[in-house]
Order: sequence, then C-alpha cells, then structure tokens
Amino acid sequence: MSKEASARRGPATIQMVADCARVSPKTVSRVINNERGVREETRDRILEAIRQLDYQPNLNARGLAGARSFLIGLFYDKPGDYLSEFQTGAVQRCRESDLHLMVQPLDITSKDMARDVSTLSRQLRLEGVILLPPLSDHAAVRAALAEAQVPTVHIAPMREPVDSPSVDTDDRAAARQMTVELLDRGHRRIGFMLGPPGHRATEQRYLGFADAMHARGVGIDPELVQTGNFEFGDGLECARRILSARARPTAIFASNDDMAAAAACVARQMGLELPGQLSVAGFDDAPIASMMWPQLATVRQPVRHIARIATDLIIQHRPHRHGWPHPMPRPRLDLELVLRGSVAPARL
Amino acid sequence: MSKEASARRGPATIQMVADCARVSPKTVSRVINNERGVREETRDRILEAIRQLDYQPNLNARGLAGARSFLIGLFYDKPGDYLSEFQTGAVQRCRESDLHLMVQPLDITSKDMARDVSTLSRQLRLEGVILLPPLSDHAAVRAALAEAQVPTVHIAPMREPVDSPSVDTDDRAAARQMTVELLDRGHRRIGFMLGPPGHRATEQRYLGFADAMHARGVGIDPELVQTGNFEFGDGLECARRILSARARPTAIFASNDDMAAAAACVARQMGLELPGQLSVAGFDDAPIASMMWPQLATVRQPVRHIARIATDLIIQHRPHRHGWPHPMPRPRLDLELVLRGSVAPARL
DNA sequence: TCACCAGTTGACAGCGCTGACATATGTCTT
DNA sequence: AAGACATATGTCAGCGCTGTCAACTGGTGA
Repeated sequence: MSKEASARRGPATIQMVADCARVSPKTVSRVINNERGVREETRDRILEAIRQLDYQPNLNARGLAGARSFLIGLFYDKPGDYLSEFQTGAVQRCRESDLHLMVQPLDITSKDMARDVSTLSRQLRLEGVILLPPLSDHAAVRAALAEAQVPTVHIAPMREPVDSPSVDTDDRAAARQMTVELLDRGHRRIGFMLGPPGHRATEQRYLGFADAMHARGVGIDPELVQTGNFEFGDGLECARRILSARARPTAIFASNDDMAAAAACVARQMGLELPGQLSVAGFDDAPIASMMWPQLATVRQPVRHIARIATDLIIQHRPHRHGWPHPMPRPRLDLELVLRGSVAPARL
Repeated sequence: MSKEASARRGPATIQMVADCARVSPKTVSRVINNERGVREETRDRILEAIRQLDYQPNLNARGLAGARSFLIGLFYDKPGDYLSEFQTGAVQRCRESDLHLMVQPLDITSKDMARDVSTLSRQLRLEGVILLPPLSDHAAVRAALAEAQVPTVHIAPMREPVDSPSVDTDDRAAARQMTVELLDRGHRRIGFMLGPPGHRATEQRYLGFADAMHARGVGIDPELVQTGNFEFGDGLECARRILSARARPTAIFASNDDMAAAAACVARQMGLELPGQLSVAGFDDAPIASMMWPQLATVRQPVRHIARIATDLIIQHRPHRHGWPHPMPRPRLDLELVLRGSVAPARL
C-alpha cells in the first residue's frame, strides 16, 4: 500500500507504530481497542502512524495476550437457503465488531459430534456459538457447550434452554393467519404437511393451523395431516398420501416451501389444475417459492435479521463474562405473510 | 471430561501435559505437530497425559509462535446452493488437516472490497484463500491477495491467473453433450440463455452449445440467444424474449438451472405444454432442477469434490512456502449429464 | 505552598507455544 | 577404546500483544 509499508519486510508490528508515533506500544494498543483515556491529539498521531505503516494488528497475538479469540461459531446441521441467509447476516454483524465467524457443519447422526463441538470451541476459544435448529435442541451439543463454558444462543429451540438466550419467530401466529386466508377463500377441507418431529417449527406451525381451524369451527381430518421431513423428495410421498384421501382437500398448507413445491408437483401429476382445483401454501419464502408456477403463497422469515440479533446477543454478552442478564433475553420476531398465486378461492 | 480436567481451573496447558508425562514442553509440541523423532514409548506416555488432562492446544499460541494461523479463507460474492455445497466440502477437507475455514461474503459492487480482503487476510494471517466465481476474476481482489502474499486458488476463472493454480470443470464439453442430446431428439431451433458476461461458465457453456450446433450444421438464430444474469427473475425476461421470437424454438438450453426454471414458467404462462411443445435443459443440478415439474434435464457439477481439491491445493502448498509447484496445477473435472423429463423429442 | 485527584502515559511481565540450537543417549566404526 | 554419527530430548528466547500497576502531568482547593 504505502511506500513505507512496502519498503519493510514482513508486516508492521505495534512496536513500529509506537516508534513512529513516539508513544509506547501500550498506548497504541489503547487506540486499537478503542479504550478511553487517550488524548485526542495522541490518538490522531497514532492513527496516522497506523495508516502510514499500513499496520494490521495480529489477531493471534491479541487473542493470546487478551485471553480471547475474536471468533464466533455458527453450528448447523444441513446447509441450505436458511443457512446462507443466516450466515450472511451473522458475518455482517461480526465485521461491525471486529469479530469473525467460524462455520461448522455438524452431522447430527454422527457419534463424534459432541467431541467435535468440544474440540472446536476449546481449541479456538470461541467467544460464543449460535446453534441453528435442529441443533438448538440437541442435548449432547448443549452439554458439550455448557461444559466448555461457551456462551450459546439457540435459534428456534423446542425447549427454551434455562441458561441461554434464544431467538425465535412467532410461527404459530403466522400459520394461523395463513390458515385464515385459506378459510376466508372458502376452503374447508385443508390438508397439512407436518415437518419432522423435534423441530419447533413443526409443532408451532401445526398449532397455528389448528388454532385457526378450531376458531372457525372447521374440523381437521386426520387423514389430511401427514408427516414429511422438510425435504422435497419426502414431500412427494407425503403429498401423495394427502391427495389420495377418500375426500380430497381443496387446499394444502405445507410447513415449509420445499414440501409445498412437492405438493404442487404431485397435484399436477394427478391432473389437478393449480390453483383452480388445489390451493397450496408454504412456509419460509425459500427461493423455490418464487421459482415455481403458480408462485407460492408463503410466510417470509426475517432470517438475516434473526442472525443479526443472535450475533448481537453474543457480542453484547462479552463484557459481562459472568452469565447472561436476567431475565434471559428471548426476542421473538414477527413473520410476514406473502400471498401469491398458488392460493385461490375454493371452487364450489 | 475427565476428573483431573474438571478439578483444575482453566484449560490445560502444554506445560501441564509435559509435567504429567515427565518430559519437556517441546517434546509434547513435537507430538502435537506429528513431528518425527519421538520414541514410541514417549509418544504414548504424552498421548495418555493429553487424554487424561483433556488438553487442547491453544491455536492462538500455536499460531503466534509458529507464524501461522490454521485458517483458510473462502471468499464469495453471492450465497446460494453452490456456496453451501462448496463450503461443506471445504470444511470437511480442512478438518482433516486440523485447519479451519473462514467464510467471507464480498460485495462485488462495493468499493471497499479490496481493503476488506487485505484487512482480513493480514489480520488473520490466512494461510490461503479460495476465490469462488466471479470473484476469481476480480482484478482488485487478486491484486490485494497478491500484495498480502496469500496463496490463492481460483475456481473457474475466465483468465487463468499466471501465478496461482485454478480448479475448473469442462463446461464446454458438457454443454456440447447436452446440445447433442437435444439435436438427437430432433430439435433444430434451439434457444440459448446466456449468463452474465464475466463468468467463465457463461462463455464456456455457450461455446459448447455452438460447437455441437456447428458440428451438425445447424444454424444458431441470434434472436434465440439472449442474456440473463443467472437469476430466476431476470431469466423470466430473457425467456420471454426468446419465446416471442418470430419463429418459436422447440427447445431452450439455459446456462443455469434457475434460468431454465424461469423458461419453464414463462412457457407455461404462454400456454405451452412441457415437454411436449418445449424442451428445457439447464446446468448445475441445483435443487430447483428436481423440484420442478417436469424435472429438469441438467448437468451435475461435482461441487464438493471441486472444493476438496481446491482446499487440498492450499494445504499441499504450505510446506513449500516459496511459490507453487511448476507447472501450475490446474485440475479440470468432468461433469455429468443428468437427463430428466424436461427434455423430450421435438414434435414434427 | 502542598497534598490530592483525574486524566494520561509508560514499564514490564507473561499469555502458550515453537524455532533454533544444545545436549544427551545409543550404535557402529576402526 | 575413542571417534563419528544418528536419534531423542531439552534449553531458551521470543512471537506481538495486553493486563497490571506505577509514574507522570496539570489543575484544584486548603
């Protein structure tokens, strides 16, 4: 970059900056860490020296001396759109605070998972970990993290952890609203595609659906409620079961978009016209929702926002170092209904 | 974990392990780093001590003392399926070598990008960086990395960098084969959806298409070749232009799956029956390809494998420290045709 | 005048590990 | 038996930074 920088060999050290600004390394350190108690004039001189030397503090050294790591972990089970979005939001927030994000896929079926978690968090001295569902409910992971004493934030856990915060969305309310939209359009026989057990999303979304049905006094036919695993392939099977019920539904509400897309496929294979003969609604506003035809009515999750908030919780926590504030923060975000062509009035 | 571990306060240090195994810290260090020249019996004793104390070496300290970081960077422009897959492969390979992956989204339109790159690689002392397209062709990023002297591997670059390796796939051959499939089914008027300029994929896939057309002596109607930007929304526009040509094509080959899905949507909106009246082929085997109906014929990229190879190149490079081996490694992988329902014989 | 204080700055040790080099220890020559 | 060598282990300084605490500065008010 600058002349001085390239003339030297190797990167600049804090000592060089100190010499250049005629202060002690400690004072430079104060400036780097935004500590107060440095005269403005001195700070300016140091900042200028840093600029001139194109100095970058060494994270390893900072971490070693300060007993920290500047690293936050993001643990997930399966990659996907949700992860991409989340990761983007989390990285953004991290950079604002001079932190970095370590992503780590954890195979939920593996036996070594707890060991991996423990190794990672302790080798890297992670300053915090964010657990994406369904990891947020995984007992072994939770235990390993607790033992390693890493502050953890759980995203959409089934059971709220007593001693860590969580970030969540009001899936139940959103599912209720979507169901109301279907009911308002005259649908009475409505199928529901459940997600895998053990996801909070599965439970809450179904409850919201049931809330609305009961409120209107509309019965739920158990034959029309089937379990999938949030994946397209499995969704095909699940949709087939629903659509071959003795009395076919006029609408299907799937608890995520991939399964909703599967329902649309199966319906078409069976010769049904969409949305004329079958309305379909999903959840998540995944890319597929706007890539299919008709476009899928769904519920949008503010994923990046959730990510920012979760990351923020960890960052805010650092100064305390001795437990989370009470009461445990549990922000809950609202979701947004996105009505699109796949939902139409029921044919009488 | 073990009794001894939990009895102490704070994590075990190399010194404790050394005491416990009655050797010097240096010898423990040798064991940790898999150096040779330690008697088997000594090694076993040390390993046992490590186990007992549940010792985890401190990465910051290792990095500081050894002038390394154990970190590899993965820089990308936009998240997506490709990234998820790639990331998974790269993380796997990293863990096998006791390394870690730092992901970093880089906004290609931002002016600060080069500064970000430089800051990141130097603060963290990254041991290597993998550039995903289209970053692999971004001059400022390349320059910043070169200046910071970070070994870099470019994925599918347009112009092969002189002084860094690249990993690539034979998109041209695959596109040629897919086009031959269409020609073999009697299609003669074939539309092509280009990607954004500046991607190697755009150029190569079109060239493969043209190769096959020319080889068969079939003309390419310029009106049927339109530019999209690899995204669904833009693909709609692009497909509309192609399908409203004076003489409508009987098949469309899109240079990625999202755009192919868009073509399918537009076709249906226009009342065309798929695949009867229009065959569609894509590229990438993205999730959408198997989530649409009819399922999309496409070309599968071995993304994880590419990721492993790229990561491997960086890991292999470390020992040398003085430039890459000659000739510069440029592995090129084969792609796999996936024929599915969206491609059918042309109606005569 | 001086003790006193808040605001600044610096001296110094040491975070946990590894590189370079020194020192055993054993093995094979001659 | 002494030297020459390979193998195994240890000593020690120091990587680049920050925590702790001491020292200095220039007001204050008694």
